Amino acid sequence: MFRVLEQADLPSRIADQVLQAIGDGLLRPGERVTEARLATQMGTSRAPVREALRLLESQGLIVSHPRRGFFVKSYNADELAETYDLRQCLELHNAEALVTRMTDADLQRLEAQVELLKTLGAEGRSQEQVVEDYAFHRMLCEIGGNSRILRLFDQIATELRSGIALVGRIYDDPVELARSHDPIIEALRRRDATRLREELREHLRDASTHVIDIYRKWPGTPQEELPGHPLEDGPKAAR
Amino acid sequence: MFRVLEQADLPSRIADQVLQAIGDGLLRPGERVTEARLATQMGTSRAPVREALRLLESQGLIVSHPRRGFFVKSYNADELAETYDLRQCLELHNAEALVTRMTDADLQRLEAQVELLKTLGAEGRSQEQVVEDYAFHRMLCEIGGNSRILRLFDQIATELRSGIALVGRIYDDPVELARSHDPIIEALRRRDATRLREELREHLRDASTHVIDIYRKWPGTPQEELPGHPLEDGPKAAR
DNA sequence: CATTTGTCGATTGTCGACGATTGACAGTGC
DNA sequence: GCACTGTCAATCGTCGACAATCGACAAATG
Repeated sequence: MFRVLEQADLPSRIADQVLQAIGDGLLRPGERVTEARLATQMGTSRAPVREALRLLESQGLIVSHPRRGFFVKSYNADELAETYDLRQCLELHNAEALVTRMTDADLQRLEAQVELLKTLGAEGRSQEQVVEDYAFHRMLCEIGGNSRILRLFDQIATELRSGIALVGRIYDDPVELARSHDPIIEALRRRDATRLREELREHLRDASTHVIDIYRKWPGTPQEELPGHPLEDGPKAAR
Repeated sequence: MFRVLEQADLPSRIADQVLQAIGDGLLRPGERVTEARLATQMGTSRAPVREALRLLESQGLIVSHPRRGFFVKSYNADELAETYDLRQCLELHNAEALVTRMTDADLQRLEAQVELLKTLGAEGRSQEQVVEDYAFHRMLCEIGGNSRILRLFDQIATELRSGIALVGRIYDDPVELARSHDPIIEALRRRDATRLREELREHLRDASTHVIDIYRKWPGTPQEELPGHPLEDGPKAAR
């Protein structure tokens, strides 16, 4: 029996392209994205491009000003902090369901994942480490069992990763990052929800303050508008 | 100073119409929504209709199967439970920031809102009570200060309200519902975050179990919208 | 009679085009 | 020189049209 191999539809593929372009820094925050140009680049008409951009907009990676066009979302440090806050909200809540639903097999997979993090850290492959770090936390959400929360986590992860792509290297010490997951594993082994929450809280607090600090120091994103547009607000009488 | 009165763009207006149609029960869960029909009803072309439906899809009220079309999202009890779980996640997390950021004026507004709930309950206007109930919880999120969480709450509220619209009457006793907010207010007065979390947890647990119970009993939306073909408009002209 | 195949109607995905609106720029008057 | 105004290019929002695809139904096949 042959499965209908789901070839992604056009808008999704375009969205992936844009996503990758953002991740690779080809499209910088605040930069304008014109439908027509993207359409010709993709070799399609504007219709699917529009859908792709709207999709990304719903995921928070693109913003659109009515009758002005689409722009790559630029985060300031405050917005980033809010997103991290939401992430913490989800993960801490998830911790409760996690300890009750987690099987021994799950635990083993999680342990293996942390080992992977350590290996990548030791080898200095921090780019991949970031990806696998998110994969670890995604596992936690997955085991938690609320598919809705999982979907939201995915969305947030995409945003944060795109935000992080800007600052390049994220953590000073990849080995330290990997090791910071140990207490989480330990709490999981004991199936101690309270402990787990505490460890996660600390873990996420460290990560967020770190990234946000870099973001504040790096003034690369506050106001960067090229195509001769006061992007922030059209209303000229903004006083 | 004249404000640029934001006349909503076409897709948003169409989305509102669809939203209202769902809320009024004109569009039932699982029902198909064809672009062309909606377009002619709205007197527009299919393009803005498509955008509107995609918008609603991103908000979870519409689902689309590629090359099959759009359908009104039908919840089963499990999905509803997941959404309530997420809502609890947000509100409990928000409680922490809430007690530290809330001003006395905020508290007064909240108290007034509960009074309104009681009035509406006593007069049996439960439809409006539901709206004002959400407004109360929205205030909590607003005061909490995380705009991202607030946006998410709005989205969830829309979904839940549309899901609730199905079951019609929600609470057996509107007066009891209004009164169930008193402990929350009390915890807020004391600015006791722990207590507030506990009260909110109980409050939300009651609400969710209640609604979900009704949902389970009411087989109005049994299971999967079937792929087959809910083509009901069919004056089937056999040839 | 059960199963497969072919055809048809209905609907979506995509396209190119047109009008409308925005911001930029030059010209005018003071 | 500065503010205002009219024009212009760029781009978005919307439209109607076409081909591709899906489900339903009937005919064909064993």
